[in-house]
Amino acid sequence: MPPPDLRIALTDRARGGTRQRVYDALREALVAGRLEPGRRLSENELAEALGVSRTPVREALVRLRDDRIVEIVPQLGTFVSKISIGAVADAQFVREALECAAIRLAAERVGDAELLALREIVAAQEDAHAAGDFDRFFVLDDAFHAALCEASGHGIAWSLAQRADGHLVRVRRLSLPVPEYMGEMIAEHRTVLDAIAAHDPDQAEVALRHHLRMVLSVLESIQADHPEFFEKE
Amino acid sequence: MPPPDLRIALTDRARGGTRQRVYDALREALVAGRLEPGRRLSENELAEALGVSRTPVREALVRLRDDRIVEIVPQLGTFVSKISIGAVADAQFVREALECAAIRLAAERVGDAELLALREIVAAQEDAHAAGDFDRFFVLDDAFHAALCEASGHGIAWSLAQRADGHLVRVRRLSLPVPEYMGEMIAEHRTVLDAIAAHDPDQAEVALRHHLRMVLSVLESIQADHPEFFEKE
DNA sequence: GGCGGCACGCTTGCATACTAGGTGCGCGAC
DNA sequence: GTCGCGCACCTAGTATGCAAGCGTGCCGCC
Repeated sequence: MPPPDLRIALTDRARGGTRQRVYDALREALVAGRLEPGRRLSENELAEALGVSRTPVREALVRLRDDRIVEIVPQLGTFVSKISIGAVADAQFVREALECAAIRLAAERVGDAELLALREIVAAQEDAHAAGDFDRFFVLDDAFHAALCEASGHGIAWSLAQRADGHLVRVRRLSLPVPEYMGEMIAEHRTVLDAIAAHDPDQAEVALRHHLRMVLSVLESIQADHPEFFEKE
Repeated sequence: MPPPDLRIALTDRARGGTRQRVYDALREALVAGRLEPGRRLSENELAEALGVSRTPVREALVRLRDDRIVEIVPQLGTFVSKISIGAVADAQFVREALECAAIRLAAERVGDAELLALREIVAAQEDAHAAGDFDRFFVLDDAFHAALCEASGHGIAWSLAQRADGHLVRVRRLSLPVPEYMGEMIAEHRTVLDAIAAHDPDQAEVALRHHLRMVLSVLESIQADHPEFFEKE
C-alpha cells in the first residue's frame, strides 16, 4: 500500500544543496503540522516522495533529531516527536533567555533603519491579520523576532532559539487560528517596539518576556483540543 | 604521502553508534587543539584513521559544522575553523544568556544534594590544581557548569551552550596552562556557589557573569601568543 | 481454541561506488 | 621568461548495496 500523500515538496532547485532543501522541506512540514506528531516516517518513503536518495534524507533527519522534533529508533523507524510539555518548557526557557538578552542589547544600539524595518514588519502583520492569512502572519512573526536578534548584533541568538524551538513552534502554530490572538500579538509587538525606540532595555525586556509567555497561556487549551499530538507523561 | 598522525581515537566500542563516537572523538581533538585551526581535514583520511567508512565521518562533520568549528567547502575540502573574534563574542553572549538565566532558577530551587555535588566538584578542582592536571581541571570546569544548569531544571541550557561554544572553548583551553587562572577560577566558583547556597539569584547572576567574562580578559594575550589560530578580520 | 515459535519483511546503520566540480600543476605557445 | 590553456588528481555530494535487529503475522502444536 502506498503511503498517504506526504505533502512535502522541495524548494527551488537553485538554492542550497539537496540536504539543506530536504531539511527545510521537512522542517516546514513538521512545524506546520502537516506531518503530525506520532506519525512514522520512513527514509525510503521520504526519499521516494522527494525524488532523492536516502543519503540527504538521512542527514536531514539526523539534524531534525538534534532539533528534538523527530525521534530515530535504530532498526525500527523514525517518528515525529509528540509535543512534550517538558520540551516546550525547555524551549520557552531557552527562547526567553536568548531573546531577552538580545533585546537589551538591541535597545541600546538599535538604529533608525532597523527601527523602520521592524515597524514595517508589524505593519505587514496588520495586513495579514486583516486578510486572515495565518501562514503569512506566522512567517512575519518569525521575521520580527529574527530582526530583533539581528539588531542586537548577535543574530546567532535567533538561529539557536529557532533550532531549540521545535516543540514550542508547533504549539504556536496550532494557536494561530484563534483570530483574537493575532491582534493581541500585534499590540505586544508594538509595545516591545516602543520600548526599543525609547532605548529602554528594562522596559523592552519586560515587554518581550510578557509577549513570549502569552503562548504558554493557551497551551492547556491546545492540549485539550489536540490531545493526540501530546506526549503522555 | 601519508598524512601526519591525526591523534584521534574512538572511545569504547560499546557506547553509542559509530557516528556519535566519531563526533565525540573529533570534537574532543578539535577543542583540545590537537587538530589545529586552519588545518585541512579530509573525509577519506579521517575515515581511514578511525577505521570506519566515510558515512559516519561525514555525518559527524556536518554536525560539527552546525557547531561552527569546521567549515565544509563543497568540492574542495573540510577545514578546522580558525578562531573568530566575532564567533567568540557570539558564543560568549549565548553562554551568558543561557547560564545566567539558569543560575537564577538554580538559586531558587537548588537542594542540599545538588549543593553537595557542586561542592565536591570544586574540591576535585582543588586537587587537579594542586596536581597541575590541566585536562582534568578542564573536565571538572565543564562538569561544574553542567551541574549548575542541571540544578535549574533545564539541563538543555548546558547542552545548547556547549554546542554553541566551539570557538570560546578553544580559547578557554589555550588559556588554561596559566596556573594562576586556575586558582582564580576556583575562587570564583566558590563565590558563585555561596550565592546559590544563600538562594540569592541576583548575587549569583552577578558572580557568574563576572566569572564567565574572565576568559575574555585573556583573549588578547592568547591571540598575541597564537596569531596563526585566529581568523584575519 | 489458545499459545508458542519460526520466518519474513521492514527498519535504520554502515560501507562502497559513482558523479560533478574545483584546484593546481605542467606544458606549450608567444 | 612569462602568460595562458588544458589535463589529471582530489574533493565533497549523491546514489546504491549490504548487514543486523526488531516487530508482526502465520502456522503448527498442544
